[in-house]
Amino acid sequence: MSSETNAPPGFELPLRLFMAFREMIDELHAELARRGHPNMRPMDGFVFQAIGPYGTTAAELGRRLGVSKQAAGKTIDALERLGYVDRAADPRDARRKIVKLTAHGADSLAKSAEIFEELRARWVRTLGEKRVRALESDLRRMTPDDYFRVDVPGWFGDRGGS
Amino acid sequence: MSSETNAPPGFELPLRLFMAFREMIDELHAELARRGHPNMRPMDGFVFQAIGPYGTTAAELGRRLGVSKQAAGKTIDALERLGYVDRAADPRDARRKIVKLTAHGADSLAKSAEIFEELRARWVRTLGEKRVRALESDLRRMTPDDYFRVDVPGWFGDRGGS
DNA sequence: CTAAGATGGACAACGTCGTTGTCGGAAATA
DNA sequence: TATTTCCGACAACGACGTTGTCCATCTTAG
Repeated sequence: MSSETNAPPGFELPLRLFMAFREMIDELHAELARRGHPNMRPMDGFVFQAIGPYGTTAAELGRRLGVSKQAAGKTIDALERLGYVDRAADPRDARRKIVKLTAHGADSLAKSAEIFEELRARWVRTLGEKRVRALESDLRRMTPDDYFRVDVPGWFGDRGGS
Repeated sequence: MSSETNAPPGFELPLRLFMAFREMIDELHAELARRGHPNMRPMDGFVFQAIGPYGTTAAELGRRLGVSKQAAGKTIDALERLGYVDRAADPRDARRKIVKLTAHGADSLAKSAEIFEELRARWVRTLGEKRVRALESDLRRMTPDDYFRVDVPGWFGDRGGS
């Protein structure tokens, strides 16, 4: 029973998971702003990942993000105004418009990757490579294999109607 | 340099942190729904924690949550309609209205605590007590000491104006 | 004690975001 | 060829958070 003693309250784990995540994302965006990308929202990175290197359509993006195609369309509008993506007609299908990252958008993705490496390096400096690996390994065991269900938007959710 | 080889991409860590957090919160709410508390939003727990055992006022709640007092007021309206909190006049200050958890609200908090313990126990079954403790310890080192800056609402953030 | 300032709560207007509903044009299928 | 499916856009709506305003009340300075 001694292994049960002094166990932290159960809610600490999820809370710390969130705090750590949030901390990293906040630092990412602070750094991103310094390197030429202000105006990026916390989850625009997810959107860019969902767009992918070859581009997508609004409807497909909506599916990947777990939102309606209209919502995806509005997100694209906003990102287009900010210069991160652009739309081009699909020569094969007159209905579709291919949404692609612009150079600026691709740059934000590259910068994000750099910064994530730096952040991980900081964790390694504090905890050591071994524990960071253990951390990643443990989290990998506790989460779905495919780290690509990025249906984050609106996850905090509405209170529904009435 | 061999310790650098095969390191996962830097973005995996934050992503897994979020996935794990989200997974736990989703399970919490699924279970909460089964135990008499549907209609709870992912972060209502944060709000309840911010209200605390002795109650608060809307303005104070807004400060703790990092939102305007009006937004806090609307949140309270919603929670009041759902029967989780109620408002009572403060005998000492005619301006203030004390927001308190109802029995139903307190019950949701107690149930949440139970479920969090069960979820942690599940992690222990998979990873072992030792690694879960290490996980908690590492995360504690990488996050602020006070685990009570619950200014979560709207964190995913708007795209500001125009 | 009184006048000035600060604070709490409510109301209203606004903007953002995501939703559903609808529609016309284009592609896929029967 | 005719029907069905799919894409993208427009419109209306509800939820949520914001600022601005207002009055009532508490606090503080003089």
